[in-house]
Amino acid sequence: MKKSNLSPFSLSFKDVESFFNLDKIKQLYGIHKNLTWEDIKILVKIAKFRRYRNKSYVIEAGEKNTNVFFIFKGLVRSYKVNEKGDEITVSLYRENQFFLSAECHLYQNKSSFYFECLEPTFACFADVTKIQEILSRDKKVDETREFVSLKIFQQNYERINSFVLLTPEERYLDFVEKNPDLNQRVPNKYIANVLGVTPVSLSRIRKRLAMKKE
Amino acid sequence: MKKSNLSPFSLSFKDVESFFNLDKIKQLYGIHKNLTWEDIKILVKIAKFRRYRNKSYVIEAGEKNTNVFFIFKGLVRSYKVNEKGDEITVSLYRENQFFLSAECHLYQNKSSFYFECLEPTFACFADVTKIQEILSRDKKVDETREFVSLKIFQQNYERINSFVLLTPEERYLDFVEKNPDLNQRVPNKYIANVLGVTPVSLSRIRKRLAMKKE
DNA sequence: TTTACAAATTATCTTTTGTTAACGTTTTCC
DNA sequence: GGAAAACGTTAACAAAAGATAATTTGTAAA
Repeated sequence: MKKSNLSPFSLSFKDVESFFNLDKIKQLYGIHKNLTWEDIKILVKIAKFRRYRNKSYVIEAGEKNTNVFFIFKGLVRSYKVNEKGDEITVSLYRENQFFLSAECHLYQNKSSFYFECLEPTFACFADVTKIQEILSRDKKVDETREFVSLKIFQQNYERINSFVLLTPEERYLDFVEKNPDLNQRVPNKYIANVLGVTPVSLSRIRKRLAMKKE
Repeated sequence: MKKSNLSPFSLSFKDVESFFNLDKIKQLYGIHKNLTWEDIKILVKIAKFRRYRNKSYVIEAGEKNTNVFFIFKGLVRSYKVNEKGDEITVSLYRENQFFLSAECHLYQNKSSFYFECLEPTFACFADVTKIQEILSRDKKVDETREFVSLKIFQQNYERINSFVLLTPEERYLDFVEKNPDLNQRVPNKYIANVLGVTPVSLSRIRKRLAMKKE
């Protein structure tokens, strides 16, 4: 049984500034520009804020959702239900990360994925057309978008390489190294899916690794 | 033994127009803009053209190459040599496709991948900084770049999904369906790598599928 | 604390894959 | 044309993964 979400709400600039870690974001996305809080305000103005309960949906399959989401706090997984009825988790999104339904944005389709919170999550979002309006007028913020796009491209590129070049075991070690906290926060079965193996298989990989260590 | 390449050369607009299939490109990349041959000329002007022999390198590992390449005719594979000394092919690039060294562009690093022609290949290329100069001045062409980026993002997204959601057998069927000609043109061992399996395993997959059909 | 449910591990068995090597076929290059 | 190299297939064996079910562990609700 999935609980309903709380409603979106607006926030004062001061409120938002208090939990918006600009330095951290600039570091994460390699933003070298002299980007200030004042630059971002124009985006904050159109954003809606929302708290999501644990296990609630940000986007449901069948929905046409063209919002761009940004997570302040919490954790979201995207998953698909296959023909057998199994949920397969494809991606995890964490604090300071953006996510959106690629199907809704790239193909103007309904989403075939669910976006479900794995923790109580606090996020903001805005429709992509509204964002683009602003970006077309504000060159500085638009350049920032470039950094974010680049980072996401980079992550996708590395993930493809990991599937071709690494074994499941190596992918798991890589995941743990890069996301030591997620390894604790995320149920194992979801991590298994993300790595392209079954939960049972990941359990065995962990056992093998534990044996090796001794 | 790898042969050396022929030298890059310039071409007249008329020459280029004759083998540059703008309609095909617009269709492939979903470019809805009223893009004309005249718009592209500005890019053609700075591009260098080059014929590559079969098995020659477009980019070699250890090189710092920030060119963006576009293939008119031919086929290129990107591969990496792992610790065991095996070549692992990660991607295939064909006519009307762009490619570049992600490492050189995203990380300002040397390439750890080789880009090798699997056929006699005819391509053009230009350094990314020169391209960006032009794009910053010509809005129409810059919007076209957006379409191309989107298409590449889309392809990467689908490839990640295929690794998580599909079995190797399903990935192979998907590859054949989407690239019936490549299945003929590309040696099987490279296709196997791209799908994330060994050549021996792909051979067995093909056999299993042949058995099923009867 | 007890109960109930979900998650992780373990076990068993089957299927698939990796690895190495052999074999026949095709291609490449003198 | 003929030797050498490259390719795809097949075989044999070991290792790993998928599927299913049972068991244990952990967590949350009553």
